[in-house]
Amino acid sequence: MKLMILDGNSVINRAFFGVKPLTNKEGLYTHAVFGFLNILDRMEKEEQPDAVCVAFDLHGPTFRHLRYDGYKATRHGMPDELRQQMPIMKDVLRAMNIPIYECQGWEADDVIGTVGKICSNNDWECVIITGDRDSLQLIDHNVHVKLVISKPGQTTATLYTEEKFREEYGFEPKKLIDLKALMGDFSDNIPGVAGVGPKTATDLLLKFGSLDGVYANLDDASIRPKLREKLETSRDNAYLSYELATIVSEAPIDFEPKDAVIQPYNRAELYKLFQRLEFVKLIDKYGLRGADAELSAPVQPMVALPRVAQLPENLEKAAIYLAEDGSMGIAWGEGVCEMTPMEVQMGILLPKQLICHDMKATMHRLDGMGVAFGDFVFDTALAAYDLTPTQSDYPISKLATNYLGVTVEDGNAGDCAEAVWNLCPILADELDKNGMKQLYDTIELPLCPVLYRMEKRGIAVDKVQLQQFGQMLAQRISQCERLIFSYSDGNFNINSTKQLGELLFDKLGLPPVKKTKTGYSTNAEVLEKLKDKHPIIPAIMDYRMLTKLKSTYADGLMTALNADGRIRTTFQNMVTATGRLSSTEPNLQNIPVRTDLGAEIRKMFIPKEGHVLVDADYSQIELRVLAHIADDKVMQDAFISGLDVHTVTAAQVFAVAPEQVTSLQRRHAKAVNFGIVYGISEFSLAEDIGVSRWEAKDYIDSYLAHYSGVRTYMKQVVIDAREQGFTNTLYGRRRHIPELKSSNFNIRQGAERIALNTPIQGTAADIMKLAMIRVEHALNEHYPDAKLLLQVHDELIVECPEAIASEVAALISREMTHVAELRVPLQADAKIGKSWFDAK
DNA sequence: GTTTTCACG
DNA sequence: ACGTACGTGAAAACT
Repeated sequence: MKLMILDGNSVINRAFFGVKPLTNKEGLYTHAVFGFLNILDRMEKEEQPDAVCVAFDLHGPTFRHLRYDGYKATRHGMPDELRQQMPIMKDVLRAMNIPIYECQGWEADDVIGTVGKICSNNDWECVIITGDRDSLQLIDHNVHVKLVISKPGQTTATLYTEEKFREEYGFEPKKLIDLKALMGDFSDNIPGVAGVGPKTATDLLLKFGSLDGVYANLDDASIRPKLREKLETSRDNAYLSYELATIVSEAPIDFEPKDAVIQPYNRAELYKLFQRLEFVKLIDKYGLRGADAELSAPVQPMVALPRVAQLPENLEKAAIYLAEDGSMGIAWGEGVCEMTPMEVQMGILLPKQLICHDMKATMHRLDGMGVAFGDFVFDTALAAYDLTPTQSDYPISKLATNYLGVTVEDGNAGDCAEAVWNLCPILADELDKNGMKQLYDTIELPLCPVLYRMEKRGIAVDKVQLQQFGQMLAQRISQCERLIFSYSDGNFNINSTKQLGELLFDKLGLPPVKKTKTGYSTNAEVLEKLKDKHPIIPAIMDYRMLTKLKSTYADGLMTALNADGRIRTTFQNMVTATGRLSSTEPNLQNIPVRTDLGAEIRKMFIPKEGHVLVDADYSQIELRVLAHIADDKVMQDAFISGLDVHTVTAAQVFAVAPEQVTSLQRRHAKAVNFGIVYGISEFSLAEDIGVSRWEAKDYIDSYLAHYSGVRTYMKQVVIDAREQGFTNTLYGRRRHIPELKSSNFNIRQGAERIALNTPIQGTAADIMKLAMIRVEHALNEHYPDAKLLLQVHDELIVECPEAIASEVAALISREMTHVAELRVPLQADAKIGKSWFDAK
């Protein structure tokens, strides 16, 4: 019979440093657990043990080393990112029914030695899995050690038996203690003999057989006088080291090999843990896919609402859930009812007040099925997003697990509807507790029907012009290709950064400016620096711009164009960490504008017959928000005076009169203004505007000296966020930032930038969302033929009859301006045009 | 599935 | 000593 014991701390350490960092959506690091499980799995396959257990260190002093203060002084505490994974690792092992052995006052090594001894006494074979060579001293005929060495990308494991050890070291495993007594161990703070390293120690041992042997033969002729002196002065240290290095196989643990015999997993518990850790693949690998069903039954049966066949009439309020197949679950206080897709399409009468999971999507689907719907009073998915906006998705199954402690299948409409019903009061309460009730009720929820209508309307695109533009691009691209190939001496795939890098930096010998982790960087910034060095570079820059325009925009938009000549995007309202919207399939929030050729695309976005587009955008909304939140009087004055803020900033920073600010100074000031909002570093600012780091630092210092409110705010917002664990926008939107407590400098610094930027970007997003609700309602009331179509963060696009355009423009601008009363005025300019290009 | 690049605010 | 601005989405190449 064979037992496998893992040195828990050693293995999880290897895993932590060997696997690239990974976090789940809570911000919890998970890679060490992941790596540990991989090693465990591999070792089980290789060793085929009958029993498995794990030993861990407990913190605190250990008896065997109490006499020597210095012991382990050099071992620094484990990083936070690893520490937080320890309890979870143990939970996982418990769920796998793998026994854990740890013992106060004893090291994991001692526990392992004890287990090994007990195994031997019971005629069990024992394999120790560790990354630590110390354990090799435990090897005997029954006990083997498998040494795990992890290099980036791969982990190798070598099995040490008595023979293998002797082959490598030339002496018995027990003599490893003597070796360490002589050479010491820096990482364990074992002193050894000063001036004796591995080489000398091994020689001595081979010659004299043991530590005692060495000291018994100190006057042997082969020991040189220098060495003899060292050995003599360090005699006490050597014997102390011997004791320190000796693993004591006498830990008082209650262990019998049969206790560790492999047991079936607690599948439900393991499933729950893997779900939390987001180990989706492992759920399949360990065959846990059905385990969620086992979870709810014994643990906490959901107080099931009775299933009824018929939906009662005159229901005031109910939760509905549409499954992917079109079946609908309806749940209310007294029951649950399920309808087939057929029944739904036949026409059903829904209660007036509805609770749902993803209101905007639900509206589209009900609309598609021809089902009339009333008011949505709660959206569980949206609430979950507001509570933790950094998750990637909010499936009902996850919310049910997290907030209700029950398990539901995403496909089961009845169960899901019931979960939605039960989640509603809980999530509403959570929102309230987190100060987001008002945000939710007055911004988030009312925005959904607005977005729904915008998506449904779509925007008209001139198909013929778009096609012609694409053809023109195709021509210019092939010209460009020919030019590039004339320089490159042969064809290659210009889109391949790998091939392009090889051409530029290997074949043509241009100096590589920057590297990526896989090779040469060839991005626009790099090409810009090389553009005068070889005529191929400008051609490549052109090629990049042209192909981008063609593939993403000309071709991409063509595919997205519907038969009615309109393009319909999806506005994602549960995606961004800051509260902004995003736009997908297609993304209409990144239509080119910065280059002339790119901006041509905007000429294809047109109003319908007899209409115009009105484009209204906020001027400097983020800086205005900053001036308000930071309560910086100087910056506020700049906005109140109505002057150009970048010019005023330049005047402040460069200490000149506003009239004397040069365009270069204004450009630099603008870059600083942006940088501040992002949590600037002087390095990046210097990079961005092409000045030295020291000059950039001067700019920032001077900036913060003048805008002292901003300086104070920048410090305080980070302090508050670290203390609370989150930041808020002006409207109470919250983002948790656990990384602020990371022990990794870069991660922590990144988190501080996030803490600084999120309230600003998020407040601007809140304001815009509120403006959209107001604009939609105002238009509906006063100009029902004018329709809100698009939002691009600080810009709204409205389609309206030509005759009322200027009134509509004025109304939109007014609504946007007065949506919030900050300590500075908001400003929104609206323009009218026959295309998006013209209206901008 | 990940990486690189580039489009936007 | 080390890396370097916030928030997004799409296309293409690579592994």
